[in-house]
Amino acid sequence: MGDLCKSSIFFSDQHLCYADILPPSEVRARIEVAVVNFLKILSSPTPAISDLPLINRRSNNSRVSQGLLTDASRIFLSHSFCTRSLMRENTAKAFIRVWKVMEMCYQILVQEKRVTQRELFYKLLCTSPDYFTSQLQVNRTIQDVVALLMCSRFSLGIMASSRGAVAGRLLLQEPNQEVVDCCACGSSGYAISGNLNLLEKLVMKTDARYIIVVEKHAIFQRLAEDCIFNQIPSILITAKGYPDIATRFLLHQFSKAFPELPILGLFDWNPAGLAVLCTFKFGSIGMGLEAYRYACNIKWLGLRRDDLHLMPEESLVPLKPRDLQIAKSLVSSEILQDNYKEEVATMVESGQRAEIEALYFHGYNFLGKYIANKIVQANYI
DNA sequence: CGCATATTAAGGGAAGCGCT
DNA sequence: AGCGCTTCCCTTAATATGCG
Repeated sequence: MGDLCKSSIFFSDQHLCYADILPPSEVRARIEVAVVNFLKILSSPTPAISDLPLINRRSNNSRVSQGLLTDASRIFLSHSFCTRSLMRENTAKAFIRVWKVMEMCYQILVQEKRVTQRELFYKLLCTSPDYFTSQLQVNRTIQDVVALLMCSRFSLGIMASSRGAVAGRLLLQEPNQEVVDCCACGSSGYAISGNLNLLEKLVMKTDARYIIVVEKHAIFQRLAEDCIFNQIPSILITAKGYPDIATRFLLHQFSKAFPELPILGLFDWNPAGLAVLCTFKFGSIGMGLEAYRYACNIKWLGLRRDDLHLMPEESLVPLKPRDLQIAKSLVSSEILQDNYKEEVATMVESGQRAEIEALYFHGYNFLGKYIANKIVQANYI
């Protein structure tokens, strides 16, 4: 296998790995195959200690690939492996965790239920306390199972609990439900379901001309309450911080259903804000095989360094050590475009950061004017 | 061949964002 | 204030490599 690993790193992009979206019966079949293969090893005349071959999810296995239909580059993983070995004390538990989670997923699939990662954690805590002590272990093991079976997390019957919200010029219809007008959902908007199956079946109509992604819920509420979408025909969407899978998936659905609409992002002017933008744009390596599926070609509307003159000097606050750490990793990223890196460099040189709320200095209505101005000038990168 | 060093993977911790 | 979700960073352990 060693030779395979080494040689396949040099394969071209058609050999990249990805996670399949599968019906429950197919996932169950893959689990059964995995179990049978493992049992074969155990019952062979010369029982060998087994390694579980998993797709490597470290950053050194990520590849940048040009999408065919968009100019957005996306994160893929190439076909190199890491293993969970039964040989060593520490990794043996991780090995067993994989089987425990797989067993739990199988039960879920048989019952045709869906659970959240959190639910799964509590269940495993009850049934296998020797192996599961933290949510983190569960989350990582789930990604191990995804890497082993090469099917999406959702196919395993695991739902993302969602935080996201949508508002604006959008009509949504869930199967067998009334049409929902997202203009009339109030300032908190329409809550995005964590059930990706449901999101996939949504019937969507819009007369918007822009999709605006907002980092913070507070800003989203402000814009929704002011009905900004009546001035700027737009759809507002927020994930309330780092985007969860459901929000990214819905945004991805938007970009497929309405490919002519530009996706514009409104974020704080600090490294963390840009990191959130990048999670929308490229996906995250930690999500492993599923990263690419939810990427979209989002543009950076604001805040950017050209906007700093719009706010009072006292609203600029010093960068924290944490900001510098994020800045460092952003600058060293291979996929980040140069004009983004220049913004980061400006943050580091000035040692300062700014929040969107600083624009309220000119009154609550200023935010809408600011966005409208930038859009008509096509001032986004 | 034995030892010291470099590289790599896994775990734990912390941080930022928001919610309750 | 605590929690959930996400990410990133640092420490540690184990393996691979280099050198005399």
